[in-house]
Amino acid sequence: MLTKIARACYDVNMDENNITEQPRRRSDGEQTHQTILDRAVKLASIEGVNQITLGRLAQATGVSKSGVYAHFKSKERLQMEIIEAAGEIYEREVIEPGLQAPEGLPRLIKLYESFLSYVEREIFPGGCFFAGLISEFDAQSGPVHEAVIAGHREWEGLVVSLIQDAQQRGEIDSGVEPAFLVFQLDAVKDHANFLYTLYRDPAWIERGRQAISRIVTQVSAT
Amino acid sequence: MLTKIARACYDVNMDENNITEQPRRRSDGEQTHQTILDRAVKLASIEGVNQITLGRLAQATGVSKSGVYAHFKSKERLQMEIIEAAGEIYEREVIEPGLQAPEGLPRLIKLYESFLSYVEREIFPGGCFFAGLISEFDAQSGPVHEAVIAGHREWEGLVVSLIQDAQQRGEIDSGVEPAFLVFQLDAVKDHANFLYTLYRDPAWIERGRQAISRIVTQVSAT
DNA sequence: ATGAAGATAGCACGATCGTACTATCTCCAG
DNA sequence: CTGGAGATAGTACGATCGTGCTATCTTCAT
Repeated sequence: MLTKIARACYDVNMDENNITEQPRRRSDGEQTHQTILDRAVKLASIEGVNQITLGRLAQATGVSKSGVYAHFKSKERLQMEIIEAAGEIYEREVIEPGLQAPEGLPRLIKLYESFLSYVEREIFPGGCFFAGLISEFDAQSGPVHEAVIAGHREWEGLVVSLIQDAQQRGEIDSGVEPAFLVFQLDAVKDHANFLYTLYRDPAWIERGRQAISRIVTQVSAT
Repeated sequence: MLTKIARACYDVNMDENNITEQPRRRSDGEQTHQTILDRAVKLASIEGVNQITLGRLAQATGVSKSGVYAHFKSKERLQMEIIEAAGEIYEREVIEPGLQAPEGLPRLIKLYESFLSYVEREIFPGGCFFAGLISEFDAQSGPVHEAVIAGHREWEGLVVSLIQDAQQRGEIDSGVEPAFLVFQLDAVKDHANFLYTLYRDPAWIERGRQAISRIVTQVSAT
């Protein structure tokens, strides 16, 4: 799902390349590719996608600079793949666990709990990758900006649908405007990520949990 | 006040230079200095402090590269001055207007309204400068990181004192934990800034106002 | 008014950036 | 087992980075 943030980004520059004939990969190459990407994603979450450099990435992985370059035929492609790889991790660590809870309000709650847990476990060493990515590109036009917006809309759409689900089940007051509730919940989750990343103190995650459950209590149907 | 974010940052590297004998500035130099700094602050709010380059700054202001460099004797100094200049703007546009309201709850409310207004009026073209700065340096150790933490602590301290003030006046329920209330309010203000910067839609500021006043209503003494 | 000092431009430096081209190695399908 | 193709290193390119040094204006205190 959130991988679309990268796919959309990718498509922008790869429009008329419909053929998409992949040159088949060799196993050792695939291995190295993933190693580089892993390191790149971690680095990018700390320093930002724009700070990632072919040279430093080569030095960090022990691969030669041209070796790194050969895997991603341009820096733009590298950035895309970093974002895509991060999207897959987000999918696996936040979305999927969230959707495993029973439908309705529990699923909504679990989704936000999954996010807080994912921050607390420091899946990315620099805090939530996408929080950083959006902050980095929110004011810069270009394919990444567009992709970031698409990704955010997708998340918002997901949460809204969960809220409507819970409303139809009578678990959330039907007078609540879903978009406003998303705003409140996202504000808390992002702020908890923000403060945890800054101070590395789990107390901030705990505050996030408190604030989330307080909001949920307020909108719960009587 | 928030200027300390830069001053602290500055002090880290300028410790034993107590003499601080300033070479007196010439008027034309002062003028150019400010022009460059203005442009730099705006650019930095969009692209990030780390993306600011002597060369591009020279090109953007029409001053020669070495001319720019002469004003800030290193790139680190330039970054410090950018942060300091942004701090003065924040002080003028958010803190001062906020503190002009009558003491107690009205002052607290006005402070957050000042922030939302400052975002809405796009004082910085890339959204709240410090929201971006913190996100950029939250996971990177160094003088800027330390300064960012100092600045955040200062803001939090200010808000906590306003809350305690309002509690002593009986305007806010005394059972409310000030630190938790700050968390809730800051979550909303930062999220409103975040979404406004991404979408440039004033509706997000309006949502922020709604969310703030809802929180205030909840904690108001009966 | 004059001279010391700040303001500014020009140029050069080593480092690193992204990108290309070439050569060698190593895997794996036939 | 072999040959074609992917994986990887080496090297070089022009551009730009931050930083110095030098020379020529302007300004302003005396």
